[in-house]
Amino acid sequence: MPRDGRPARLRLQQAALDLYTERGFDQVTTAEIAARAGVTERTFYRHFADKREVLFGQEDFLRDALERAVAEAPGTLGPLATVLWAFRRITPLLEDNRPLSEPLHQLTTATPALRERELAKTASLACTMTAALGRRGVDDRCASLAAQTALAVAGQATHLWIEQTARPLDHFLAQAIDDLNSLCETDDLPKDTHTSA
Amino acid sequence: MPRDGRPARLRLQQAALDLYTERGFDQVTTAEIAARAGVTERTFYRHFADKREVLFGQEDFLRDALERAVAEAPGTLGPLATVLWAFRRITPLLEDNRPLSEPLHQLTTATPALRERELAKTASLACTMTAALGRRGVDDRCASLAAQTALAVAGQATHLWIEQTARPLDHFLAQAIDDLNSLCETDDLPKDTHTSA
DNA sequence: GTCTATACTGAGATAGAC
DNA sequence: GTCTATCTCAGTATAGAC
Repeated sequence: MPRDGRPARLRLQQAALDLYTERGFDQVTTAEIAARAGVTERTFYRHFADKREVLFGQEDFLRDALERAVAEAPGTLGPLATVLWAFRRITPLLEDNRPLSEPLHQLTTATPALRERELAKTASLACTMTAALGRRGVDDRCASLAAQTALAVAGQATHLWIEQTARPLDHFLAQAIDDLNSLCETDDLPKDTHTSA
Repeated sequence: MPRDGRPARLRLQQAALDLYTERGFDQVTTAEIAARAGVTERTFYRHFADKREVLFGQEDFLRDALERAVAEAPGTLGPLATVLWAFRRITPLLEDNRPLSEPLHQLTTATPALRERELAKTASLACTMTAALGRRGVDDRCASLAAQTALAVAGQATHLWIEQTARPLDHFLAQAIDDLNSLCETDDLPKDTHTSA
């Protein structure tokens, strides 16, 4: 049984990313991934719940960083601004990760099954942000809405950042925040349309 | 092979919802669903791409209604207000659908695989709304952001509406819109942080 | 309508770290 | 001794090819 330097988990992730990229997600079997990583198929499933999960291993890291950043944000900021501040804080991590996230983005946009999993990860991240805002005293409903809105902004920025090579992520983030501002300012949302609960 | 009044597609949907609810999504096979509906397993897969899709058959109907509502919204409304206006317009449809959406909500919250599919459906709906806003002259970036924000608001309202039996959907929708208003008003988002592209 | 590849699961065994 | 990581074997059900 081959046992090179990197742990099996990491070898599996690398093998999966390579094979999926070379041949397409559907044209790769979990057995092949395991073989290339030098382990059995069963070992693949001990590390990852399914064939998709192997691509989303570093998400936990970013989530922890974001959670910490929310806790460290200035107390003067509102809920929405807090999450956006946290996101801007961790852009360096994302910039470092770009070599990985770029091929990953190609895969997820090309494969509906992977897009689904990515959306689930984002939703889970929104829950984490909601809880983190809750710890700052924000009430549940606003926390949830702020987390989702902020993630929509961040997601839009990240999307443009991946597709256009030239500018840094922070540029698109600032741009998306401006977009949100203009939306909220110009939009005449109905107010006091119900008697308060 | 039994051939009662309702078409096979509808019988399959009903059988799936019942069986999933009785025993849990994972404990039901597609063969069982087909058997209860009086068709072969092959027929199941002719109507639905996979085991999850059978639960999301009426989504297309709502999407079309929403798309039409966006087109009919007053031209004075901003992008965000347009989608929210459209959503408020179709609440009667959702109220009628409540007997179905309630057990469906139980299932999707209990089953990660179904939650994933639901998120994918919502994302697809956001794309449709983005395109509909685009047809009204809204630029792509703002349209996408407005669609996603509006769907977050609508999703939050729908969630609370399902969990609390007492009040109509429109109440929670108005409440969520108020929440968004307070978020955008109190939050001091950074402005003009970048030179315009 | 039939056949089949393969994603995924379960129970149990082995081997090394501590 | 326990714990964790890995392998072996055998099976089921989904989903797609023919």
